[in-house]
Amino acid sequence: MEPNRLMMRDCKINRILCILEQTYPEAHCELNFRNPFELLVATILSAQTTDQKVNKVTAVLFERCPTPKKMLEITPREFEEIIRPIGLFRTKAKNILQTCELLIEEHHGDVPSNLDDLVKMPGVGRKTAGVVLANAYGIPALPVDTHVLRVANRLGLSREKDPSKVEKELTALIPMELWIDTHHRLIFHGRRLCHARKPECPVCPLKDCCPVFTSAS
DNA sequence: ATCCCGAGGG
DNA sequence: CCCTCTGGAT
Repeated sequence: MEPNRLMMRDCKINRILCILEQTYPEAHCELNFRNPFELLVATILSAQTTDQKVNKVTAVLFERCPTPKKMLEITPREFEEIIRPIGLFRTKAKNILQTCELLIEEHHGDVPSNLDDLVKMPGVGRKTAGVVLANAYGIPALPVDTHVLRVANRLGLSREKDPSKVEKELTALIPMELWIDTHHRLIFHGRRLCHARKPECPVCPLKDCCPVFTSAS
C-alpha cells in the first residue's frame, strides 16, 4: 500500500499527459466530415458503433443530403435504409431528423457552437456535444465516453463512474489547451491497449503510473 | 455470446 | 443505477 502511494505521487498527471503525447502524437477524430453539420450527424450516428462503419454510411448520406433541409426532403423510411447497416437505425433516424428540424427552426440551419443548445438536440448528449464543439469549432472540451471513463478510472485519475462527474474531475486536472488532444489520446489508448476485458498491461507505456499494473505485480 | 468512441427513460 | 434500442464483427 505504501509503494502504491509513492508510485502515484511520482507519476502525477503531467507524467501521464507526457507519455500519452509521446505514445499517441497523432490521435485525432476519425469521423469523416466537411463542416459542423456533417460532424454533428456523424457523431450522433457513432453511438455503439465504430467510426469506420459510420464513415461508410455517411459517404452515401452526405452525398445525397448535405444539409438539414435536404435531409428532410427524403422520406424517413429512405433515411433509415441508408443508415441501417450501423444498427440502432430507427432511434438514430428519428433523432437526426428531429435535430434537422430544430436546426432549421431555431438556428437558421446552422449547428450551434455552445453546449447548452447542442444538448437540446434529440440524440445529443454531453459526449456528442463535446465532440462537435472540439472538432468542428476548436472549443476546448473533454467529452467522456466509455473508453475515457475506463482508462481514467484505471489510471486513478477519477473514481467516479458517472461520465459527467469524470469529465468535471478531468477538466479540473488537465490544462484546457490539452483537453481535445487528451480526449483523443485516451480513446486511442483504450482501443489499442487498455481494453475493457483484457488490458495489455505488460506492454503499456503507462504501466509504471497505473495502479492496475503496479498493484497486480 | 458479447462487445462496440451513447442517449433517453424508468 | 438499470434497461432498451440495433446490426455487425469476432
